[in-house]
Amino acid sequence: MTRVRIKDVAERAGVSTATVSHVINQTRFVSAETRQKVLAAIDSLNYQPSAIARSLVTKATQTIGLLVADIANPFFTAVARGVEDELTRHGYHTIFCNTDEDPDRESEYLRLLAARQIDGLIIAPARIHSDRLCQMSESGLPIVLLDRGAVGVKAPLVCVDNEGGAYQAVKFLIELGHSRIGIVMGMETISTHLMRLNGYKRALQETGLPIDENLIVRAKSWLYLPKIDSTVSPPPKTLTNVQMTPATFLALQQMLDLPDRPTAIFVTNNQMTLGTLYALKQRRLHCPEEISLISFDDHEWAPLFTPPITVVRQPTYHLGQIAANLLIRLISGEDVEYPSPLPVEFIRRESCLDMG
Amino acid sequence: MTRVRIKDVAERAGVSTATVSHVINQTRFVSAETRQKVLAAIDSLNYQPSAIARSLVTKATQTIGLLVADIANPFFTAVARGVEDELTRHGYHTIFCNTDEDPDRESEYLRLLAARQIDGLIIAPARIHSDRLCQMSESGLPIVLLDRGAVGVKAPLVCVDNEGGAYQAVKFLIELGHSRIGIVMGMETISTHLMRLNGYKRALQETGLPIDENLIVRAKSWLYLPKIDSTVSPPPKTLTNVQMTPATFLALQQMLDLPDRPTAIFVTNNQMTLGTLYALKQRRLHCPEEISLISFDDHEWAPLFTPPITVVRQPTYHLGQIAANLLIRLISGEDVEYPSPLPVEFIRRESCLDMG
DNA sequence: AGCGATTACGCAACCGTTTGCGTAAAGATT
DNA sequence: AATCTTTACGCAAACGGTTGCGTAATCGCT
Repeated sequence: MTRVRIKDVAERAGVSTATVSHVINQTRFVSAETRQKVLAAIDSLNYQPSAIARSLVTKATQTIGLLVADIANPFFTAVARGVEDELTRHGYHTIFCNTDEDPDRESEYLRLLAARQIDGLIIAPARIHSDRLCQMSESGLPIVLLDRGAVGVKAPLVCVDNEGGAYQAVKFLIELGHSRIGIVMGMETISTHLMRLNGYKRALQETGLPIDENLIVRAKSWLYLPKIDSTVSPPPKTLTNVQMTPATFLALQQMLDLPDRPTAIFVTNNQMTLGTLYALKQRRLHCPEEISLISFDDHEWAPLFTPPITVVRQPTYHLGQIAANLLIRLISGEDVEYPSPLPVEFIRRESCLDMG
Repeated sequence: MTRVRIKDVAERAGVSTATVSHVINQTRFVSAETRQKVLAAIDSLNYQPSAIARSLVTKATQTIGLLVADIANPFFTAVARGVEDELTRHGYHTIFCNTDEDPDRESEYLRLLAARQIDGLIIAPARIHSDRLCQMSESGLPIVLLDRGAVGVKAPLVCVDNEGGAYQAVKFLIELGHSRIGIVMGMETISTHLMRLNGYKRALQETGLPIDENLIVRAKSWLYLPKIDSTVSPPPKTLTNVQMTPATFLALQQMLDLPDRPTAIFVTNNQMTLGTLYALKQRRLHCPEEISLISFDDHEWAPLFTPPITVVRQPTYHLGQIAANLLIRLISGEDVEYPSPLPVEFIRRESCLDMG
């Protein structure tokens, strides 16, 4: 069972391999007659050119790497779908990798992708700094940054207006009459969450409201192991992930158990939202009567909850499309202008109580 | 900016390319001294072997293809995570593809994957029959079938006990005193849903309950365009997908509007469940008081709904791990015994009313 | 010292394409 | 008829590794 090579086709058609190659790639004129013979030979032998051999000489693999933080996060899968659709449309393949927010995994993947000679890279970096990423950028690999920035990397960043979206959400709560507003945020190593925190702070400050550290729950990594305490319980396994760790959940519970707990919470992504809902349920805190909620990220389930959840929706699929498009243009040598953050959409549902 | 080749390393170290290759791959003895020189040269040149060139001669790419029906379906992303983790652990890469249940897309992907000389394939086939898949199977490519069977393909199938899980769920409803039980199922071209329908039917028949076609909602493809009718409304865009199409949603609505509508519904996957919940909400049908619900597939949000939803949980991540493991063993030439369906777990929550 | 065995490595063919250069045949021109 | 163009294609050298075969140098033995 040996592979049929271009040579076999050439022999069968009675021409040289050069000619076969040229009819396949339409890269120089071949008489109609010869072309027919070649095509017939290809067909009868069921010939399939080796992408590997071709890449070796052309130095292009028609493959791009897509590195995201968490394939189980619906935000990223929606983006990935946009990327993939757009890329396939242009004849590119996607190697999909999953870093779990781990810089070491990320670095290792970058190494492997480099070895596979990807034509380009779309990445949501785990950290702001990555030596290997900088190095790949310097070596001239077309890169587009997705959702998150990275210093020292000369590449366009495709993201949404995180700061503005958060501001808008918190402002909305303030206008509803809330003054003790908590935030449940993802890890501070992720620029996105930092931006959302900034938006939160700006909204408070602008209104003259104090910033109370007790109302800020920051995701903690798995390395923090909270001591077990009978008054709190860990989150269910299905709800834990890279951000919503036992330590994070504990911090969340502590905020909810505050004597003067917040009357509203702004949550910075969908995974944190599920954890938060769980904690509320655990404490039988009714939303929105006892506590209001806004989530960054919309999802299929958001309108189906009781109450339907007010959210800041990101154009996920579109984000992916844009990133892919930019990358393709980068690969083909165009120089592209850096995009501005995409607008988000505030979707008002029923999870916020009007205190007025 | 030209790539550094093995030859450069060899020259720098004052040895032949063969020696460099052998120290890299540890494929024959090299004296400690020489090895040090080579290693140093590799390091100082920052050499990275070309996976492409290597593949050309070894005929192995260390890459496997993973073809799923829908990357936006959390079931598949959870499985994909299992596959990916297991595969990376063994030094393999994953090319992730998304067929959208479209046989043409699937076939095209298979062609491309073949051209890229993947070492193996894990696939959830869109249809029972696929000529190209059969052909690839016959050509000796290691394949493992995921979640769904395919005729004419000699490959192990990694799936769960769909029939049994469905049977158990419906049986549970019957024991609660329900006798008009509806089913909302995915497309009949997908073996999984067919098995679940079988389980549903068996449970009814065993108890002497009639099978009423009016209570069976079968997903219809996008090709069916329902006529617009003022009494029904389309599902929201965020809830539509390959299975929950406008036509499907219409059929669902019709069942719910039946004068003698079912008192309980068994839904065959998570995407259909969200659509069903939406329809219930639309009609202000309270669950479980007015209608009970069981869903095949558990999800993070399932326990957070009001009421928390009773489900049949599949070992998704594990499913992926097993598939990957099997494939690796297949690739390394082992002959593996075909696995039996994995057990599912019935998780009782609060979405079913006891009629007794 | 002479010989075979062993140790440590180099030579060069090969993997399956693409592509620059060259050329035979046919047609055009004088 | 001789020469020049043009047309349509073949030759063979890359691409960057791997690996079978061969061999010089060293070692151990009598």
